[in-house]
Amino acid sequence: MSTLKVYNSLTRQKETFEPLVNGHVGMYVCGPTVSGESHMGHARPFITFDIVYRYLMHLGYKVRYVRNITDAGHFEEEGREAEDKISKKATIEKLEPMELVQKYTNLYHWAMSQFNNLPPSIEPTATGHIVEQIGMIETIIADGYAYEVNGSVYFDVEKYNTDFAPKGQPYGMLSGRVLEDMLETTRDLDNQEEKRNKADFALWKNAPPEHIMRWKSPWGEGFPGWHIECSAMSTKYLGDQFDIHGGGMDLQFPHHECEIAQSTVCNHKTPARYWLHNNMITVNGKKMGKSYGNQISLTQMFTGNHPILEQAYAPMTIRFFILQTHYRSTLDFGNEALKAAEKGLKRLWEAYELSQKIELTAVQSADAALDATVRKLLATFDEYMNDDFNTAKVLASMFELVPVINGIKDKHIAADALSAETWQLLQKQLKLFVEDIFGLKSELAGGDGKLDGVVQLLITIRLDAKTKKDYVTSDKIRNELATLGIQLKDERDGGTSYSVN
RNA sequence: GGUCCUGUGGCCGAGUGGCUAGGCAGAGCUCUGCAAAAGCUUCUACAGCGGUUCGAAUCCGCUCGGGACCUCCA
Repeated sequence: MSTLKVYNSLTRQKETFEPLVNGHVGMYVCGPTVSGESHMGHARPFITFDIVYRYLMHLGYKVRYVRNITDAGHFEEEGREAEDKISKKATIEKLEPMELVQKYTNLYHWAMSQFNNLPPSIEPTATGHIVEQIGMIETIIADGYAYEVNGSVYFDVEKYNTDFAPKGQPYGMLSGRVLEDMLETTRDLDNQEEKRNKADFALWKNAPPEHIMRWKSPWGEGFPGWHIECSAMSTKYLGDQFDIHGGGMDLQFPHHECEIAQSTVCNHKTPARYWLHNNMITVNGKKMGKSYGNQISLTQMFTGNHPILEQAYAPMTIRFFILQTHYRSTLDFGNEALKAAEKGLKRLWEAYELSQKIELTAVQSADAALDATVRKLLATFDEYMNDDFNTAKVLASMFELVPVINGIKDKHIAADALSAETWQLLQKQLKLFVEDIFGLKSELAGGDGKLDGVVQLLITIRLDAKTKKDYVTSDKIRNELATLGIQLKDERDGGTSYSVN
């Protein structure tokens, strides 16, 4: 079997994946900032790296998957009045950061479970690691790569670059930036005058009086800079150097670049060996993001409650939609594309369920060509996944198996066309990839069997009516069920199956 | 302005120089009491112009278009 190759942003090429410690993989993925609700764009990395996580485990690795929750920093709820922060108000009336954080963390966890994403091994919070962050900043200062100004601490990018560029670790190595170029183009920011250099970034920020989240530090009351939490927590749980660092492409610079600089100073190593970045989801060609105001939150997706949504889209539809594209390509959002995904998933899922029910018994296949084709298609699953997690190609192979499965059901294809051995391989491989690795699941809620019992009863009644050629009754049953979203299908063998939309 | 990515058929998308994914939509047929589903068949592609090559969607150059990052952002 082929070996796993991943595209490493750091080297800009596909590389064979080799973990640092045999049999173990450490993976860090940048998680959400819980000051607002997650949107479609956020769903992408979490689904992408859920697949990576699942696939690595399938390959037999023991994976420690760390995904942080950013709950510290400059906190305000989106759209909330600034006066909430004013200290004159009663405590209960004021914005309580932890309440906000709790609310959106809960929502986020709920959305992740809707998507059937496995929980990470460790989900550390920034607020829970202030001590580690301060410790790291102290080390950086002690080593001379950071300086304090008015209670804030900044990372000295130029000094870092001067010292580490000769070692082959220049600042900008991940995003392909050259420091000299950046010094001229960086725009003005708050407190820019405090920095020695425009490219310097904050490790610790002094908290102005009205700032609601604040901690004591050697430099006064303040809060950690944007990048330090990931360095502190990845080091703590994965070590000085670990295997995979993941996140959205928009984090490559400056976030991951700064992470590399901080960690390299403290640990003397480039923190992660493989940097994996997923591309963006776009709306009408524009990235879905805060800056563009074109976000569609996950609850809006699930309910269809948004002006540009023509209908609600189920979590599995969205998951499938995302899997249909390679993670490093942009994915354009649109109702037509989502509807296509919805129908495609339904077709795939129904064929998959069928495949698990049908049993074939032929000792030898009567159609050697078809048998070989099926085996070849099944083998591509692993091959394509090993090629930088190409879920799109795996799905294409699966769809090529759908006519075979349906053909056997409809008896267009003889029951002995495939050998029992091939069929069992198909059942096993489909189960493994559809459910275990792609994490797809039936949209049918509950499954307590009551609905099935009721539908089966109606099917029996309808069959009686049909036998008596009482088509008025039989069509009424079928039509009424259809309006409820239950579709009856008369099979060739005289039986009736149904599917729920 | 700097760095980088990208332009595939009605829509979404995969594509390692030759064997032209896949899904959705459209058309026809089969099956069916009628439907639906399913099956079979079918249609439409590689932004433009040059170049390299026996051969290019795939490599190179130019033009035009789109986008990302450089500021919070998945």
